[in-house]
Amino acid sequence: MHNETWRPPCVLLTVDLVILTLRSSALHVLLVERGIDPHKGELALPGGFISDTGEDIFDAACRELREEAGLDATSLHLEQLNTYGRPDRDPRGRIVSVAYLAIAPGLPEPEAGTDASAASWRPVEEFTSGHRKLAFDHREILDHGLERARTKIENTSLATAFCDTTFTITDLQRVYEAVWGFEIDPRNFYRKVQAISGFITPVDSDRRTTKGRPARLFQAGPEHLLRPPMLRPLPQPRPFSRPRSETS
Amino acid sequence: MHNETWRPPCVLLTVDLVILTLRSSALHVLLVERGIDPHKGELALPGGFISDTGEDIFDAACRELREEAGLDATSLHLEQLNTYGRPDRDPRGRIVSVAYLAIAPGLPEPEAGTDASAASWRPVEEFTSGHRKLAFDHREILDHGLERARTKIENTSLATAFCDTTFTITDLQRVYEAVWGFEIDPRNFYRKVQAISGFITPVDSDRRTTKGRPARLFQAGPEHLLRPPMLRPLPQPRPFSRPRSETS
DNA sequence: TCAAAAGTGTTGTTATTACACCCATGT
DNA sequence: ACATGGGTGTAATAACAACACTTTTGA
Repeated sequence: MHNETWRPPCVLLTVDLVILTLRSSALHVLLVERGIDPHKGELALPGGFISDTGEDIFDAACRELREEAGLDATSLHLEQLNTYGRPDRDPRGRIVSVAYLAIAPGLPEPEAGTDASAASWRPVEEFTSGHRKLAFDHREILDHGLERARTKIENTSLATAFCDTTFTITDLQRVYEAVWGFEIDPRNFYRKVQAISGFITPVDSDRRTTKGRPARLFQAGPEHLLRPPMLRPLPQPRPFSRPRSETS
Repeated sequence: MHNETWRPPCVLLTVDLVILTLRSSALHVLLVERGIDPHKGELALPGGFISDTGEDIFDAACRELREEAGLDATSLHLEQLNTYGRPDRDPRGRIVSVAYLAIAPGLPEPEAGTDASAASWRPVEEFTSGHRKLAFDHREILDHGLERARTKIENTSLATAFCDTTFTITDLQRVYEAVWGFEIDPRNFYRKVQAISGFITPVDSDRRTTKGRPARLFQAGPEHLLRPPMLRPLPQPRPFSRPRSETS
């Protein structure tokens, strides 16, 4: 195939992060405004080049998560997404990017006057509705991350990664509604989610009170795979969301 | 973060392929015996370095599929798996590998006296049962590919990629049994698979006859997502397979 | 006492399982 | 005719969707 003097080409490797969270019941993604020239001034996913000291790719994702987002990788969900390597995806040259999906609980403030100053939470709806652009192929990466989240909360306990250590069932419902983009009957959700063995476990005799009747608190259960799964209706039988109140 | 004289490090990029097929109702993976020195003589996944002419990663996977396996990428399923970049995964240096999962219909002969001479189909059971090793971290990559296949045939029509353009329902059942590793009731499978809208469509008045009653032929339907999905029982309620015949 | 959110009951429908049983072909 | 796989019936159970209704709090 190759003669013996042939040397394989090398590429530059970056890590890009799709960091999702819930802010006031809406799905948000952490984006940075680019300060340097390729796509300067545009919004982009946080990320950067892998370190030259033989750093593992996952470790690089953790480092970027800390440096660019001010988040601690040990306390949140982080999984690899796809790898993007179209030759023309970056004008600087052949840059291949390994994308990661991170899920953070809602409350952590976006950033402080720290390293991560350029980062801010943006509603994903701004980008999925088409009218706002992202640098490079980051729109495609974001779409893949969103699709991954949508399908993974069906079959795994990933939705609890959006919640604090204790949460109410309604908190969890807000996660499903934000990620899927439509509303769910709270009464059926309430029982369905509890019927899935190992999904959530109650925190005994502890309740959160806001308005109305205080709600039971739960925490993530031991099971990762949900059986039966939380199946969402596909946009075939019911393309639009129904109004939340049907109290006739 | 970095001073302006800093230049990002570059890595060598390879593509590795997990190519699965069914041979006499058993799941097989295509492996090559390494002819050169890192892990020389050991079994490895087919793959190779990305071309230096600005080749897209997916195109590189197609090329390796042709060169090392003698398979045509346009006629089979090919999707990206994870990317593996542990610094010590290859003794030659920093080599990052993008893994792909390919699914091929059963019948194509493994190889001829072509480029792909070193490749041969091996039962996956040899490797999942622990007693046989693979070069590099290819055992881990294979496991990821198998797990991806196991879960994807639950929710998508991926199982039809193991079949020829027309197939019987029993053919399809063999796929599920081989990938999942346990047997399924043929009568319930028969109806369940037909009840999933868009999964398979009948080829009118055409039948395949081997032994027993001739079977109806089907082809892959238009739908990619299976609703309801083909859920397999987890190893919780029924850890072992039941005998195929319960004809009391 | 009233609004609001939590939580329970009920009913009809669909999906799943575990089988018994019949059908159509080659030998 | 009989073995062999293809295909149908059925009944019990589980999951699901829709929606009425009760409970518990704050204001």
